[in-house]
Amino acid sequence: MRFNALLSTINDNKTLAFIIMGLTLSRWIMHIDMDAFFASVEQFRNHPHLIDKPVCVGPDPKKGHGRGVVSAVSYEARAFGIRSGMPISKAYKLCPEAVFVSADFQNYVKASDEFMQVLRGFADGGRVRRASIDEAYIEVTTHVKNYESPIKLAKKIQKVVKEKTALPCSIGIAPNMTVAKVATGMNKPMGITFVGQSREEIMNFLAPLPVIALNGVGIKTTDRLRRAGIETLGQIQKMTIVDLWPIMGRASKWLLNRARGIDERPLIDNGPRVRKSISKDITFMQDIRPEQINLLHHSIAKMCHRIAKKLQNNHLQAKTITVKIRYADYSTIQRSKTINCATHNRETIYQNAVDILETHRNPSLPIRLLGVRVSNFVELEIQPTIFEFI
DNA sequence: TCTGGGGTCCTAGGACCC
DNA sequence: TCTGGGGTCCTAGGACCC
Repeated sequence: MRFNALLSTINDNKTLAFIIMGLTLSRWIMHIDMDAFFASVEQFRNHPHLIDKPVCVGPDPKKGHGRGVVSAVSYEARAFGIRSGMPISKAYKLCPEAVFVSADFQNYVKASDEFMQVLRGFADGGRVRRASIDEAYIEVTTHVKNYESPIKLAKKIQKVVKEKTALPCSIGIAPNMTVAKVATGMNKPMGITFVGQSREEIMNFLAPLPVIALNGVGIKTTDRLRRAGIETLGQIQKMTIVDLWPIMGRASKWLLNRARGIDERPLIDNGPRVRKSISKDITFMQDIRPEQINLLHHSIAKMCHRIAKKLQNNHLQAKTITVKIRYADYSTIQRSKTINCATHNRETIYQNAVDILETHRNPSLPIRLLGVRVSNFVELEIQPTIFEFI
């Protein structure tokens, strides 16, 4: 905590920030990303007979009539045109002979923990910045000195990850997190992409790429930029903040820096996973008509039961309950309520969720999906011992 | 033709308290 | 009685990610 406090003080102080920039100009950062993670766990760890077969992780395709989308696709299945995020029914039509496996998150979390542990051994100061279940950043500025080159070190990391977890990964090497992340995606699977440390090398690497290549730029921002005639990072590199302001407003400075590969964020270990919310969603086989209110309440009860169990297992209590309603036309609302006393009681969560649903639901629209989320956790109170009163 | 389920982070306005 | 500034919490929504 003291270290974080110090860092935020430094970030607020321009002079010290310049010193930090000077010190960090020649960093080496690696971004390591597992290849087709969920599908690889199924192939290389759970079911070795699936190696070399097209594997698709997602809900039951029900012979092309299932609802939901693909979570992960093995490279063999990608050859048929299947992509993650695609409706499962479409995936089935593209390749009915693919092996469809339902997701097993506990297993993926276990594989992820093992992966992060391997990275810790190669990271300066053992610091690992987890970006998601299957990717992380490490700084290797010091560690790389024991190797001929950063690429040699990356090869070693890939080898050890494969030995210890059985899983393939790709690595991007650059002086900061933003550029390393872009690099990783350029060459998969089992790829290594190296971007030099000079300003020129970084700018040239980014210039031809579409704006959406940047982490943090999604469909909305891409559309907005396209309407202004901007397609590539190179175009942004040549602009000034004054040019960009009418398009991007207060996000202009951020975008301008990232497009030029400027990112001085220090690599801080984000510690063990800390859950901030727990949620359950149900997409109905068929849309629920407004008069089928009992079905909605029954689904809420089921989700609350599972959420309460999860809270109890994790020794957590939540103060905020959120209900998500997606109507048949795909419009979605979320409404929440914060209660005075944190709870992990199924009935309390249920009563509040139903209350939110009935207060905010549009009673003339059929519902496609219903979700319940709890957040705003407090740690479970432990009964004080007699000694604490003395 | 169909579009999940798990999340995180940020912003902005209003309520409330000191 | 009026005025205000700052901080925190809550709610809602937007954007993004894997």
